[in-house]
Amino acid sequence: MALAMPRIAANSAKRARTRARLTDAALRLMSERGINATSVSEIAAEAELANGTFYLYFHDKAEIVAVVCQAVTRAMHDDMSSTRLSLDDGAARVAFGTQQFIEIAAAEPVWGRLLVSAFTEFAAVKEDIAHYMRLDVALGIEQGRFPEPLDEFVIDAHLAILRAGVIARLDGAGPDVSARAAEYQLRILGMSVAEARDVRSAIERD
Amino acid sequence: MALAMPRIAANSAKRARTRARLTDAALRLMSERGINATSVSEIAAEAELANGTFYLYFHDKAEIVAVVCQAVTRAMHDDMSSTRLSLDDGAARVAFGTQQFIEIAAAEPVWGRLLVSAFTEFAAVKEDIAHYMRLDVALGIEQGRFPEPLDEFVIDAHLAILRAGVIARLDGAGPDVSARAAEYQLRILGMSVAEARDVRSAIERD
Amino acid sequence: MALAMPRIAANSAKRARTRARLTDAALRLMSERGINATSVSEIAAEAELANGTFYLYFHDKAEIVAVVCQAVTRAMHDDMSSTRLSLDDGAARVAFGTQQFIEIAAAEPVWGRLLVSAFTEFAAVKEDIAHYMRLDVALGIEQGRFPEPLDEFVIDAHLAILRAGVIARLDGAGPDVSARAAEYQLRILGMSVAEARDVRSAIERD
Amino acid sequence: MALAMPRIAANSAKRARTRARLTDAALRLMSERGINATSVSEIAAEAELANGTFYLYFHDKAEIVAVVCQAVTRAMHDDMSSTRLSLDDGAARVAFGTQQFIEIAAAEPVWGRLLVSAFTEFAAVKEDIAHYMRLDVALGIEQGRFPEPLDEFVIDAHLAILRAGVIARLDGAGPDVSARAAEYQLRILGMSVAEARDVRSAIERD
DNA sequence: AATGAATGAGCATTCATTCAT
DNA sequence: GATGAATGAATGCTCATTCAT
Repeated sequence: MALAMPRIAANSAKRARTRARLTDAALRLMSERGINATSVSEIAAEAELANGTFYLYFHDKAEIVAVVCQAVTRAMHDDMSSTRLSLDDGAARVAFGTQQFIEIAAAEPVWGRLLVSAFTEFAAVKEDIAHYMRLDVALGIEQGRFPEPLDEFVIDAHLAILRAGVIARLDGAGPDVSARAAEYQLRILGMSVAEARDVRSAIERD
Repeated sequence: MALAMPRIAANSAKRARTRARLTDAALRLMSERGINATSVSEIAAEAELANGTFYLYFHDKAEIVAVVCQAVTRAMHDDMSSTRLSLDDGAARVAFGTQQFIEIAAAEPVWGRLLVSAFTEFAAVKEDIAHYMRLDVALGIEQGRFPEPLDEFVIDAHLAILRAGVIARLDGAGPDVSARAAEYQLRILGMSVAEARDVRSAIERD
Repeated sequence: MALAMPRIAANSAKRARTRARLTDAALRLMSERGINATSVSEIAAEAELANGTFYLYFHDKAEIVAVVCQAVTRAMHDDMSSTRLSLDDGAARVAFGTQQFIEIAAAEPVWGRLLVSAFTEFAAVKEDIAHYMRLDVALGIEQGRFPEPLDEFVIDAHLAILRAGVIARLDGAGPDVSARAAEYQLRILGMSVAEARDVRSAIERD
Repeated sequence: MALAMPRIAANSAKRARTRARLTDAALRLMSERGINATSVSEIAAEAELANGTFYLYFHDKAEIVAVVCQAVTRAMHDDMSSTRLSLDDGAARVAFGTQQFIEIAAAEPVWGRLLVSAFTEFAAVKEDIAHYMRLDVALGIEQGRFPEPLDEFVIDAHLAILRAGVIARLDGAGPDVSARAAEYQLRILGMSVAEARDVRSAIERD
């Protein structure tokens, strides 16, 4: 037992490392060439593993796509959440979340490109981002910052603006795009141009 | 000559019929599975034609994609343009265009789904729609209806809202979605909630 | 009957004309792109005829190839034969035949290219040319101009030199190539360098 | 390590075996039907492998053609070169090279037929053989054995004779053909019938 | 646990040939 | 006689997935 434990631990640690090699490789490749244009063999090769090893860690090509997308969305949320949660104002949270999301995507284009790819084809990614958006918008509504009740289409519209912002930014647009995306969302939620600008410019970025 | 006419007519009518069978099949399939996920063989099979017959009518897979997308966008524009052009107010045009677009897409889900697919996978369609949007927004700006100058990201945001509206509507959301999408666009352009509602509700649909 | 006769004649004349359109088209196309790279549809199109019309005149693609090749070899022989037959010396005939063949091929590259293509793939063409070569060589042997008896391989060697000459000429080599090819053949037949040169330079070209 | 070795060896041995199955199949088929008339699927089927397996071993159809042709030309050169290089006389080298080449092609008709096909359809093979021919002819000229300077058409003529010899031999002609081909080449180079016979008959075959 | 050889269905495209009109 | 629409097998090539080792 005393011997077995470390071995198991070592094995599972190794498993985790190998798995990470695969997801890293997939992330790199898929962000460069797009999800569909990346083959399982290429992922395995990039991870310096054999072709068949892939299927010891993932059931499917679809599975690694899901895993990688989830990992990226989680990483992006981790990058943002402490500051975002320190904001009391729902409107500020909405603006901050969007602006930061777009800026992180621009700073880590690998993440950004993958998410843009995944947005259309993998509902889970969209849903994961929508989840946080809903919380922030709901908070703002509760605080009386936005005049209309929460509904699903307003979230769809927010996701659409977010996605458009990421695409524009990856396409070479300047950082004003993320500020504009954030203000557009606040306007959609019912704020005037002036209010939206004030909320957004009150946010200090790190 | 009296004999030749009907033959030529019959042949060219047959050609047109077969071509239509192919474009119809392509439209149906591409709207269901997406443009890239539809193969030439599937199109031929759906049209109950042999594989090679496809290439008697289209040079390329790309050609039928272009033809089908153009046909659908033209059909949608035809459905809308006379009324849209009769509107003098740029803001009304923006709202009308978006609302109608989404409602037509909902009434002809095959068109709608194709366009959603084309948006991502076939840039020309996006650009075609963007073109009309730019005209209407520019008109509104010129008329002093919108406070900010025209720029590309505001068009991106409009397209994003339009697309989100179509998707939501095809997903089962009610007709209020198209009204909301139109109002959101007006808010993005700087109108207040009340102004946006007034512009939008002033529009009579046929 | 009096009426039928001319009609049949007219028809068969028309048939011949249409057939000629097809063989001309085939000749043009096959000499440009090679035999295998020319499709039946292309031939029909070049002849301004419908696809299926081709099969009213030829059983096969192979058949038109044979017909065209035969026509070209016959045309080349026609271009040469009167002068060639006026030469009494077998050695002169051999040299003249080869030199003229290569020069005609250079002057009518369409013919030349087709024959080079056909040489390898269509035994009949080779045999047709070999036939005349055999006659001339046999005559020279009979006249005591060549020391060795006729055999098949000496004819193969002559054809090989002829073909090499045509290829070189079509490839841009100058007219000395045809003179050299003729002299090489005479040397193969046993003549000395000086004799071969004398025979060959005695020939006056038109 | 002691365990890994056999596995690696076994795997690479298996790889080599499969690759050999493919090249053997390609050689057999291409020699029978010609290079261009042999499809990748036919090669795979002849090797009793799946279609796609081919592409695990060769990037391209062109690659296996190159590999097979190179292998055969190298094998032929290996069969000849030691003896050929031991000959000091350029004329003897020319004659020996050609005679041996034809005899090996006759002894290994699969090689012979492939080379005949490659001559027409795969220029590199022709050039490879021409290279050695040029060396030998140049040597003979330098030694004063041949009266005329080296030029490209004389090499073309040599290749043509060589090819004709291989074809005749594969077609059932006797071994005298290779001797005759060699003598014809020497005659082309300017030697008299007697000199050519002497040079050629001085060569002892292994 | 890992390997990597092998599979086979799939893709876009071409073309000789047939046949109803 | 002529048409041209239609066929379907074939080609080179890719790739997700399986499995013996």
